[in-house]
Amino acid sequence: MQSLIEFDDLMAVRRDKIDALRQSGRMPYAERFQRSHGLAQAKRLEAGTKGVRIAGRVVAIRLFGKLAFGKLYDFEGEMQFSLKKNLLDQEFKLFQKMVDTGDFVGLEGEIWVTKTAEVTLDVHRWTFLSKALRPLPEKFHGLADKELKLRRRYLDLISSDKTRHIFRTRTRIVKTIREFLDEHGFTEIDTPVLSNKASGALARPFVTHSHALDIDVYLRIAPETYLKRAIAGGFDKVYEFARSFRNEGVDGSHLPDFTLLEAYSAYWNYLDNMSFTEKLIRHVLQEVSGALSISYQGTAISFEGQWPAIGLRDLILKDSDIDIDAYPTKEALLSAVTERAITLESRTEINKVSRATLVDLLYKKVSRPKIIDPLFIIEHPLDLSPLARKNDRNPSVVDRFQLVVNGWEIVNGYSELVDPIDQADRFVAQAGARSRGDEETMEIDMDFLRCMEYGMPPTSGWGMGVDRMVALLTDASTLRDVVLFPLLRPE
RNA sequence: GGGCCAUUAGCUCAGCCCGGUAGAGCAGUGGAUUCUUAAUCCAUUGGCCGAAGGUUCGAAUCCUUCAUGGCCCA
Repeated sequence: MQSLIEFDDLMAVRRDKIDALRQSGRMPYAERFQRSHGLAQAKRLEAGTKGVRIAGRVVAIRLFGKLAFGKLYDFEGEMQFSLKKNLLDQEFKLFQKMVDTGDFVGLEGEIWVTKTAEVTLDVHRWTFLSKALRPLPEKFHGLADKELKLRRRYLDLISSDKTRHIFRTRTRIVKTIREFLDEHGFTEIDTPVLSNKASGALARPFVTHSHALDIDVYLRIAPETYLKRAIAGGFDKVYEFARSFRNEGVDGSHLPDFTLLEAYSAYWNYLDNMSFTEKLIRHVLQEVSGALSISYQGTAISFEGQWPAIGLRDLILKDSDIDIDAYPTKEALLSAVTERAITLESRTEINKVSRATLVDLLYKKVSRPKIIDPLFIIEHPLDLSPLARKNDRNPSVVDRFQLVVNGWEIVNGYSELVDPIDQADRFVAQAGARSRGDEETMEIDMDFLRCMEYGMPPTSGWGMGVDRMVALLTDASTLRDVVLFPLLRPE
């Protein structure tokens, strides 16, 4: 039978070994292996411990005439093993001839300590668990090709401690956050990924098609409106680690699918959420990094002390000398921007965007990149936040905050809009802006509005870019480095 | 969208400037070796030089286009 596999020379050598093993009655692919210890555990055993059974991938072999050392790898650690010819005879020769780096083996033996004080398993019996066809990456440099590291992440994991550390840390961060939320009375729920409306954020969605219903459906861009429906339904505090999808630029700081954690608490306002955010992030830092100061790509970032809060207007005034309140129309604001030779970056044509979007673009240009240590930005313009509650004293701004660290928006939260009449007006305003060509707007969601019409408690909600948080805490230079299998063009 | 860089053996990289039979280390294969851990030593196999065109007697090398990835800018 013709094989799908194209065997090059190196693979052919291994295939021939597999054939030889089968012919000698040995199974190159075992069904199971009963381990007595993981590698990290086994390494802590006393010298002289017998009957230790370990398994893993062989990542190094050093053969001497009558003695061999090798290294076994599993996700928790590595451990040296030894084989002695005078003990094993034929089994020693078989190992010598047939085992390649990359193979999985099961070993049984006794713990001893070498002259160089390395805890080692002296193998009394061994068995193939799974034979590798392809050679592992170069043992010293590992995988250096960035593209290969992403496309064949399994190899990157095998050969890079740093990569393993990043993904272990990612899991710890998520677990720490989940435990913190659970301890504070939040309930984890699941909401739909496929839906009829891409709402809850300002972003272009992925569209797909349901054959059964014969309708186009959208991959969610945020779980927000569903989590709020849950609050309306009586959940007191909810959260979701929501894989979300945005059909936009893909680069080091944007992924097409990413993990957005959102949490909602009835009866809180955005100020409650700001202090909760501070507590949560401090807790995560302590648990994961053991300190409140971190170094990110050579930049020191301090999460100590109370994090300052500043209004968006004051922030922009400080950084660009433009008082946005002095320019009530978008034309006036745009000319103020142009006068100062500030070039704004926008997907939509700059003269089509609304005044609020203009403010946002201005902030992103003049202020956001300068922010290193955590800073809360508050008092955002109304039009930018169609789901946020108006401020009682100043109805042109909303009760909203963004936490910015290292120029990244890590958390975005607000007092939720629960007034259905106001919500309806906001949707209409969004639709108007959209019809004028501003793509940074939200679609009308009638069921969400109806839900609000049935009544919703005062609520504050909040979202965190988990991938960014992980990148910060693992000193990863791009978001792709903190996602196991990021989307790339097909090979 | 614009600019720059990379792509050579399974992996890590030289070679490109100045065109003349494609190199090293690791991995593999054969041999030696009972304390190595990037083991060492001897020998040896392995290449459509990202793809397609062009210039040239001759192209990994010079030119053009394309592909993939990266970095920077707007």
